Amino acid sequence: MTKPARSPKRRRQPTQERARETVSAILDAVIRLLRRGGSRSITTNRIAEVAGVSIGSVYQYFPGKRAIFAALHERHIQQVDRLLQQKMSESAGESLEHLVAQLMDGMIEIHAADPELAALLDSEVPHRAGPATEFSVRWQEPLRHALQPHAGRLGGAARLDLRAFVLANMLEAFGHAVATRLPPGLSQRSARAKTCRAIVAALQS
Amino acid sequence: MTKPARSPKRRRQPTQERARETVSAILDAVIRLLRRGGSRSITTNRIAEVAGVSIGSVYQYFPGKRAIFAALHERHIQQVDRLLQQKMSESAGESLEHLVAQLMDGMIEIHAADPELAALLDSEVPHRAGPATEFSVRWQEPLRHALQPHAGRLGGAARLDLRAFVLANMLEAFGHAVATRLPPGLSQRSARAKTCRAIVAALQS
DNA sequence: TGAAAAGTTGAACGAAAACTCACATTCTCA
DNA sequence: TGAGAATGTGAGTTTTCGTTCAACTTTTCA
Repeated sequence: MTKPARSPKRRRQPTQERARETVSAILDAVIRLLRRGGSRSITTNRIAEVAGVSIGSVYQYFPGKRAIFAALHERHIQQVDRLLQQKMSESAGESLEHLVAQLMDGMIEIHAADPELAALLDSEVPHRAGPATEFSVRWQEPLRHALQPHAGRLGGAARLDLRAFVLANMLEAFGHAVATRLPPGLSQRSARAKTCRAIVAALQS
Repeated sequence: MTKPARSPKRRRQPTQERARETVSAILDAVIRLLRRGGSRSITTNRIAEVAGVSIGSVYQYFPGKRAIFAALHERHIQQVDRLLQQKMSESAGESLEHLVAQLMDGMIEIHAADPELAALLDSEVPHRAGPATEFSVRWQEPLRHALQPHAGRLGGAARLDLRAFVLANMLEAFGHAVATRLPPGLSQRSARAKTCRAIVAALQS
């Protein structure tokens, strides 16, 4: 049951509006299932059921289960990138602190929306070749670029690549942690403030 | 095939030495399968085969597949905790830098040993109630305690809980990143050094 | 307007995988 | 040393789940 269709069968491309709605209902259903029962309860038939669509329609647009996850992955990446790009542009010309705060807010927002999503997609979607899909790798270069204007405030040797590495991983870790792993006794407010300061300090180290 | 025995059937408790060897051969087999083919190739029959044990023996000690992962999870947590405890005690009385470096080395070592392990266990093992199993939550308190002696060097208000939160999450993120997500052009050596400095700076912020 | 194209349906198939069980082997200890 | 307990075996059963397909409905457009 697991080994899926190896055949790269062409599937229908949705052209009518209702078809596009079907496709997005399918992707949304995966998210809803994720929120409910965790990745264990996700089967193609269940996806169809939750999407309010027949199983046949699922296979009309996706050649197999992995393809559904892959499509969701892609959609998620696009949403994340769009949001962060916006946050970054909003803090163009502003201070380093402002940039970091904006990015952190974006990351918290993303992780709060679908806590398990990133983890599931990473584990279910085959690590394909091509452009890196992991956040901290994908954003390495854009972040390095965003740090450029603040190079003066960063330590002498600068090494922006190392600092982008630090920034990318701290954003990912703290975004997730502040949104979903806050230990008892810590408020999100104070954790957010603290992590922003920590990131700036780390960047300047 | 997925929904496993819901019944909380009692399974045999290994009392003889060979039985304990069987159990640990089973857990080791899961790791070996993980290193080889990725989580996709892990089936109970394959686990038995790789463990050099019959499938019957597997079900002698585990009520189902999840239970195998859960047991591996537990064993992994114990190994991780033992290693870090050792690193921590080795840097008792030493500087904050020394402590952070030791902990980072531990984390890198852990993630380098089985890059996929943590991800697999997180996605396969049901998030049970009871004591937290996630590293950054589990180590919050021990790390707060370890920071105590260095409170003087940390910012005035101290707030050791916030700093422990920062430390725990940076260790986890950077441990993973340095061991497995190093972007091209960065050496592990320089990344390690940089992240250690970043952590110290973040703690002092 | 009507026929072809696009979209939808869901029972049923088949293969993969979880799990059982009756029997064989090894160990323990009185 | 031998009987019962513990352990091990693996062919076979059962369940699950991905996937197909032939029939049906809706939309498009000439």
